[in-house]
Amino acid sequence: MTSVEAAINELISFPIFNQVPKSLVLELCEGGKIITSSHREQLYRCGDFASTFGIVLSGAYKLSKPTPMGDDVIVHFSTPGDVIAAFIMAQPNPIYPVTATAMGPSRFLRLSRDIFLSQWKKNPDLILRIQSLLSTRMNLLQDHKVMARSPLPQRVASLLLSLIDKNSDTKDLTLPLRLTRREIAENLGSSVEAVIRIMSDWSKQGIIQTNDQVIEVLRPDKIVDLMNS
Amino acid sequence: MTSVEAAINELISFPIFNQVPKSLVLELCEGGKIITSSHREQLYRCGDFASTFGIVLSGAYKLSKPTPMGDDVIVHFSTPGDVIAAFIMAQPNPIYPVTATAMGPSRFLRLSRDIFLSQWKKNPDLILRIQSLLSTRMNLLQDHKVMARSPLPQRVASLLLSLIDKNSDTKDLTLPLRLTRREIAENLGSSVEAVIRIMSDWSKQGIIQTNDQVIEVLRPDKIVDLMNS
DNA sequence: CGTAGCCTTGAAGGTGATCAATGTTTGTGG
DNA sequence: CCACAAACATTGATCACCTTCAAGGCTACG
Repeated sequence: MTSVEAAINELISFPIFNQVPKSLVLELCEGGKIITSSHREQLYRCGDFASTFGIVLSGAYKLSKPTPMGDDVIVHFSTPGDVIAAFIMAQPNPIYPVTATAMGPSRFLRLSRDIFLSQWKKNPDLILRIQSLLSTRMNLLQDHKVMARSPLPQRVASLLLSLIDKNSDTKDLTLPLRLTRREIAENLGSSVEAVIRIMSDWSKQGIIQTNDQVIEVLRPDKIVDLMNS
Repeated sequence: MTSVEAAINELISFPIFNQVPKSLVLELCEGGKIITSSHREQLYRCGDFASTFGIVLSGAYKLSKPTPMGDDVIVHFSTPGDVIAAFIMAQPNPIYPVTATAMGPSRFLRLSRDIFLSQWKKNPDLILRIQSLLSTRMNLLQDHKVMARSPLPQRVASLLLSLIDKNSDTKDLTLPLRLTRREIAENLGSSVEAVIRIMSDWSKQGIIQTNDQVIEVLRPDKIVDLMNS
């Protein structure tokens, strides 16, 4: 059994392959290889030549860019079903615009650029689906920009909500990934200490709860209030 | 002569139609109408149903989103050749994600969603070109996020440089649009006063020069220095 | 001639960055 | 199995940058 066949049931459950027949999915993912990443392992490095792209199967990857100074800024959290680097495959000489790093043990279906150019590219419907994912990601970036003037607590609240929404299980208000305070700070463009002070406060008030870096929202109403005040 | 025929020579000079035969361009833009906007006139309003999209012919449009409070945040400056709202045309029930407002007198080729669904959508190469524009825009947003921790002067410097680059005339370091201090502030997520203080300083030092809201960079080296310090 | 939008300057005050020190957990190698 | 390093979490103190508020000048336009 090939890698792709092993993952086919996961693949067809993702929006990008929604309603796509299994046979076509197998064609599109021909030669694909399942990569298992351990915590903090790098999948792609910003600036490298982009010869492969792929789909997150399980776990999560953070997409980050280094700043002129040493530290990193996280631009996106990629969870299962997310496509990584597909946007740039059509470029003549593609370079990864971000570094992708595993957050906890994760799995990724890696596909070659060749298969994109020969199979994916000729399918307009598929490209539009990728565009839709890209569009979602751009909306998140835009929303982030809109919040730029808001004080930090509102921005943290906004981030937590945006990560919960992905999960769409309305009952369970647990973030679907392990998230350190540092990563929150790196995503919001602030300092770890400031994030800690805010979230400690919320913990004391019983608004949120953290267990082994997994954050659970106990009082979503309070979070929404905080975001809009 | 139809609107489209009047603009055909402008259209084929834009990257999106680079190497595309005139006849195909005419087909793709069938039924298009040239809209002339005056200063501060709204082209699209955030939240409205999206029945048309189009291409900026001349002048410029700012794309903004209202914040929970009254004020707006500018997410992008669209200059000639830029496509507006094409990204969302393929969605089943598209809504404009931003408001588009003319900055000074501008012209826009407006195309119906129908022509997108019937003509554009079936052309994979064209969709990939749109994706490339979208990708450029996302990179700008990501770069903005990377600068989030930098002090304001560096962010202003970064904005000026990113707007100059578009123009690619290496000799002429004049921004290709009229830009108020307020708009700079609204784009960077800061206050007008802070932007003014920084730019007044630069003017006094002879680094930049403003004439009727058109900004010229006299000492690009200094700006680059400021950005990386 | 009055209004609207933009630019400018000053003063006061707060949010959050930075620095420093310490505790906690996890993973690694002897 | 223990020692040690590395990554993460926490708390306090200081201070700079930038926001906010207030007031006034300038130009364009009906």
